[in-house]
Amino acid sequence: MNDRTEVKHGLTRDLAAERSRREILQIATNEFALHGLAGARVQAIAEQMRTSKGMIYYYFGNKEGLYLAVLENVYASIREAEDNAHLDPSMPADTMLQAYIELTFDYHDHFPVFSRIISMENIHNARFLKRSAKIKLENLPVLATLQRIIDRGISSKIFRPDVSATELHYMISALCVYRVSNRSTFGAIFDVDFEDPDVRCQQRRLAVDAILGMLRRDRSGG
Amino acid sequence: MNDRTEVKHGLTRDLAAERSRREILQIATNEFALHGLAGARVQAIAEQMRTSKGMIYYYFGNKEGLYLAVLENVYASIREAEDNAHLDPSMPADTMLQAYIELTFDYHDHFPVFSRIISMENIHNARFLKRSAKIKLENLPVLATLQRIIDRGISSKIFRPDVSATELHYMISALCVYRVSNRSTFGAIFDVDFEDPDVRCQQRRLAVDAILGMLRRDRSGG
DNA sequence: GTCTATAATAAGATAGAC
DNA sequence: GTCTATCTTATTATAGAC
Repeated sequence: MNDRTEVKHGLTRDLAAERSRREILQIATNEFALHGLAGARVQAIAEQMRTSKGMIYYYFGNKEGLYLAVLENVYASIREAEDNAHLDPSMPADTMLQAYIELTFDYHDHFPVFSRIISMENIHNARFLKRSAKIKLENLPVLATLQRIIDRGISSKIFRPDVSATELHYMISALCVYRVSNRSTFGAIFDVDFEDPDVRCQQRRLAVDAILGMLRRDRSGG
Repeated sequence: MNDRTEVKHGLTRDLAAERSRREILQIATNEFALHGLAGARVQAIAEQMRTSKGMIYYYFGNKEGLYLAVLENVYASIREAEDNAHLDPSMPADTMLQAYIELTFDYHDHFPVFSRIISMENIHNARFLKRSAKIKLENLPVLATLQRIIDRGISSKIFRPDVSATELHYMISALCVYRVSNRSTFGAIFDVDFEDPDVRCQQRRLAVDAILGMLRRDRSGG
């Protein structure tokens, strides 16, 4: 049908063009986060920017190409935030982990768009994500970071030894992502204002307590 | 524009009609769970059943009316499952809570459609849910159940006293819903098979450990 | 590289027979 | 209450000028 799905990434693309491309990506991210892949309107994206609809097709081929670019961009930005997190290696393992959890919590709290795009991608059974080797590679380093923390905790006998880095990452993600991706329904049913600083602070504390409570070795019961 | 949005709920509607209506609802639930509100096709729903597209409009007015009916139906069914959970009031609070968490975990594990529909509704900022007083009313009893467990745990001095029923419900939901709603992306990136019984079992155990660990009063640290 | 106009099509919704 | 055929609109995508 259409063999221009692949975007021309010319080496001579100038700054104005690059800026145009970034502007489209920025606005498209919002549009997709608000309405989903099917619900997003290419027209609506064009209307929010200086350039016209034709440009979107020029740069990204089609709507799905644009969506994939948005997805990759969004994953790249969370990776960037993680790189900027400098965890002091002299801290005890539980303090380090607490810092890591709070950092993750704050990231999702500040960039709700991320969680929404991920929600969308899950509705599509990760069809687009699977197409991108880039995303997978970018995400793996998180596990190494967590593994270091776990190892320290195990050797200092404060963490139980049977929780893997992947499992830990899964638990932290659950507690940090859910409150962003599902805040509208939960908030509406139970009258909780997730923007309220007190609510946010308590949820942050509970996330830390739950993860540390799960990992702690010395249970009074057993 | 169109004042037939409200569906005629005639008192004389016979069984065949009721069955028709249920069939539409069933198939529509799947279609919306798979493709979202905008992505779902009324046509596709009609093709999967005996009756035709006209019937959908006859019973539900329009696509959004159908979606709202699906949403209410889905919330009603989780409520039903909770009603069928008979928690033995003679158990200690932590055992009771563990049973409750496992029940919730298993429910979401068995009916992934529920989590997906909720995800969709969050993409729409709970616009449809807010329209339904029914859903809100049906959900509130959960809090009473949890409050009873918390009270028992506090009076027997095994739970900390500063976690509300709403907060507890929020934490349990996060750990049970996330693994269903976000399994595609997490699974694809970190090569985790959420259908694997061992994985499922470990995640279930970790959810219980995290919630109980969070609530436990007697911290070795403080 | 950017715009305007338009083609092609898909999808929600309805009309009207039975 | 149910079916077939059709209307209408909105949206993706493209063609072609500058």
